[in-house]
Amino acid sequence: MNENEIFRALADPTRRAIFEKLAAGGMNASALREGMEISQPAMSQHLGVLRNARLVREERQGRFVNYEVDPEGLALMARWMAKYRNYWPARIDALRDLLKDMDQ
Amino acid sequence: MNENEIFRALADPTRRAIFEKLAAGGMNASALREGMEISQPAMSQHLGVLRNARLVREERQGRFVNYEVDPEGLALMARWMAKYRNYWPARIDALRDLLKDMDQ
DNA sequence: CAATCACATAAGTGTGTGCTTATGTGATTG
DNA sequence: CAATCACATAAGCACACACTTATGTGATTG
Repeated sequence: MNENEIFRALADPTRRAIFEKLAAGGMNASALREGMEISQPAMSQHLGVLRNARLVREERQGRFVNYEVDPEGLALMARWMAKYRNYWPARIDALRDLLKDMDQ
Repeated sequence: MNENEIFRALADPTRRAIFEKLAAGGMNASALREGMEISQPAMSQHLGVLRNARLVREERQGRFVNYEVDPEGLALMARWMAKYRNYWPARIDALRDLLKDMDQ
């Protein structure tokens, strides 16, 4: 039901870059900013959006907050995509049967 | 490279509804409007956005324009998702090996 | 326990987005 | 060939969104 929040979250290129960075390994918000030219509040706000979309989850560690990819968001997205598997190109056609399990 | 246009296109719930309707079978813009409470220009603009994202393609048929799902958009999306397959939940874990083919 | 650090939140601002009404365009029809 | 139909485009408007600066909050540190 929060497909909306997922797609809205990923519609921003900065947020996709953050997600991509976290996919390479969990880290805290300060580490995420390195080499990104983004203010601290902006990063915090982006992480909040990604978190609400369940694409990312946080874990307090002292005065740091460690962020990592939350598989739940990707799973919801995969479920959305699975509805249209009839239109997936032949090249990944073999996925069809396996994805049937995702429908329940 | 037009991941951006794809996610931006799908970030709007009306556009996702249009896409979903087209996934059930191609039809023209007027038929799409039926039961949707959306103006003709709005529909035309939405279809333009979906088309630029390669989620939908058109085909002139007389004075009608028939729209249908373009697999190319879904394929690009699947390719984006495949980059993060490490985080896909265990339930669809079996997809991993197959998705390796999508990396090339 | 005051200072500092890591991060969140508040409030304001410029730009993007989705809608509207009006008009344009290409094809069919009588 | 004028009228109509199916759709696209133009222009304007209200609102959402991503950013900014300023301040708040909770944990560590000397």
